[in-house]
Amino acid sequence: MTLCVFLNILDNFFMVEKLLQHIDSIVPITEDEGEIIRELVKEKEIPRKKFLHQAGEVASNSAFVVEGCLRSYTIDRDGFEHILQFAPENWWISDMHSLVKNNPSELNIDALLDTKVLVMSRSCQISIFDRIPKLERYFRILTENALAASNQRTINYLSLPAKLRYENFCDMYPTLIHAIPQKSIASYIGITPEFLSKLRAERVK
Amino acid sequence: MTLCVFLNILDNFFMVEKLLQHIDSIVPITEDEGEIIRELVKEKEIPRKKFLHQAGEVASNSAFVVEGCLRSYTIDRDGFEHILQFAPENWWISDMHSLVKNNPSELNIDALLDTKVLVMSRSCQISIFDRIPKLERYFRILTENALAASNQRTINYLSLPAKLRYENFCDMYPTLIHAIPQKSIASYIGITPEFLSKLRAERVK
DNA sequence: GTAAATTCTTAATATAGGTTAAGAAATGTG
DNA sequence: CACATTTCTTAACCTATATTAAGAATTTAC
Repeated sequence: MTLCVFLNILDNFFMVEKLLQHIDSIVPITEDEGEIIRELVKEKEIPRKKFLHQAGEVASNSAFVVEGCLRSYTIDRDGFEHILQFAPENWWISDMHSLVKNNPSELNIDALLDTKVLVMSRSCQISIFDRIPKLERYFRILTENALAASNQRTINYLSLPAKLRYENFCDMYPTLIHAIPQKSIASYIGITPEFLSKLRAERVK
Repeated sequence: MTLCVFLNILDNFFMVEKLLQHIDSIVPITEDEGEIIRELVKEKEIPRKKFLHQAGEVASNSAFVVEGCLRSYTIDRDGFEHILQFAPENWWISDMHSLVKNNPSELNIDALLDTKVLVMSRSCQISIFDRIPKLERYFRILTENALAASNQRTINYLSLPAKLRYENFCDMYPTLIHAIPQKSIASYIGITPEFLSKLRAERVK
């Protein structure tokens, strides 16, 4: 076994370990359960700008980000991108709509930075719930949190002007502000990059 | 036992029955499980314009609408209402954010029509999951659906102009269009009632 | 390290949607 | 039924944000 192969195995070990820690922080799990979960996921690397998933395909996986950052977005009829979600370290990302309804996705998921993920197929996920009910609880809780956050975003959208939505974003994702292009932030909060630029210029004054 | 009391019991029986049918349509349940679930919920009537929940309180319940229609909404600093959710028959409604984070709610929930609901406390809900894992599955699935719908709404908001968001709403909630005031639809799709009026006038031409 | 590509800024102009106001229609209530 | 309240419509005017365009700054790729 070369050193390189060994380091790879070591690396994969740490990847899964990070997921197990995340699960354990929400629903404490035993060694044995951890062993089973290990078998459920597959490591994957996504270089910057490469896709994990493309619009048109039916989504069949969820991904847990171990390192880097993914994003999901649609492209509208005029060719403009609209970002639905960022997934930094320790977040799950998927196209829930396509996953649940089993119809072709309108979302692309790609990497904003070189990224390492653990991929879990929907069928594996569903089938494990009977064996490890804790995992169903884990995902139930994550989904509740995601829904709460999504609702909050909707309310912000309905009730706040662009400037406050931007300030909100800064409070919420402080690590992202300098890690991703500003045009991505603009897309997420629903304005043009030019207008964001204007808001930021005003703010300095 | 007077006839009136008897009819009330009969009515309550049908209320819970409707919930059991809904659960059964998603995760088939046995008679015994149905019996347990019966004990978990409390019937409540909410006359039109009365509140089920008010901003400021910490949310501790979810409600299943048996008849009528509820809505959740915030009031912004300028006093404008923004509707987050409608809950017609067979829908659950709650303030997921407050329920999950246990902090005071920014949402009001009130009745658009005279409404009958079944109320389930969060603590009951959580505690039953160990006894009836099917119920955790039921709520996991509902929450996934709600998240998918909420994501779709966000995408619509980011990528569609008001006119298309209105048409979308018409397709999605055909029963609501004539059941609730237009200003409520305007609030849900994020425009003023005056502007909705303008869109509708254009459409006729 | 340098050329090419992408992102960011600024500014002039345009527009979707908001605001205000007032009357018409519908609905609720005694 | 009649009066009060709420909702809906129309129209004139206003503003937050979009669009277009062009140059500056930064990042990427060889």
